[in-house]
Amino acid sequence: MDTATPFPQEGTPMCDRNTDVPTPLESFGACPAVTDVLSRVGDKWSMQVVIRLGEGSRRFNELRRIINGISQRMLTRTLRGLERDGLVRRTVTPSVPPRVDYELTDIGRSLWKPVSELGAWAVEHRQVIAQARDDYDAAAQ
Amino acid sequence: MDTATPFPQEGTPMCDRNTDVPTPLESFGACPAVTDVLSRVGDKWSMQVVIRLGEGSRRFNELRRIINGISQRMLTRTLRGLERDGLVRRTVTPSVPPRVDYELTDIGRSLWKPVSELGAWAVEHRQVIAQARDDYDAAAQ
DNA sequence: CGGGATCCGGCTGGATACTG
DNA sequence: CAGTATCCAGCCGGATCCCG
Repeated sequence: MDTATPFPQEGTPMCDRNTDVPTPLESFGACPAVTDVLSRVGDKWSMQVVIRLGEGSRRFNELRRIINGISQRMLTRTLRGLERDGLVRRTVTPSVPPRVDYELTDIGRSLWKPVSELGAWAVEHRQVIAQARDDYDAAAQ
Repeated sequence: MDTATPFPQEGTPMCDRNTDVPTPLESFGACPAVTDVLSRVGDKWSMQVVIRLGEGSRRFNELRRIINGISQRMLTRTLRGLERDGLVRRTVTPSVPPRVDYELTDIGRSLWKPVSELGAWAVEHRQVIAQARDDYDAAAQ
């Protein structure tokens, strides 16, 4: 029950809002929670941060160097957002200069798995997708 | 090798750009493909559409009713985007009134698995996340 | 070192009206 | 039924400067 549970366990309510939707219980597509998690992990940087922190605890500028392309501001905002949702723990060491470490919480680590599988899917299919995209654009001129 | 491959197979290049990044081969976090796939599936509606089409072929207004909250314009744009990337196949039956069916392609179905697992994760952890969010906001006033 | 404050352009997505 | 066209607000994210 741990390796592949495409749908939530019994007893877990599918959705707490939008109960007026004629949603078959076989799906959670209409559940706002799906949209909510995408707002968190689906922005430009969160997923990369989660993947990186899945490798181990990291300092701020360490993440900044590794992620490559992320601005200071966006790294701060992304980490704050993940911290707010309880996915990342922020540890401040009041030294001079200050030291701040970030690491995944238990929930954050549980997110790492589906997120990394989505990342793996992206890597595996990127050429085919790029090709399909080119074909589509070429057909439409 | 089919059930859980968190990382790409050997022989599959991790990344074709950003080769100057000191990326350990154990991770694909810095790969632009990860960002690319998030731009596709990470928008407001694509994931829900993919989940819904995973249940079977659907007509336009059928999807519109089921997804609940999506506008006509956004459903069109979302479906076009997925079609452009080769994830969705669009079949037009030139009748009066016209009939258009949408279904996942093979790649689209392969996406369904990681996407639905992410959706399941969202449903399973939404209360904990909402609680953490409230705590964070309360602590910050 | 690890941020916060400010400014700003561009894209996302909603509302509405119209069409074959 | 299945779109297209237009307008527009809001947020996302980059650049820059400052700070303890």
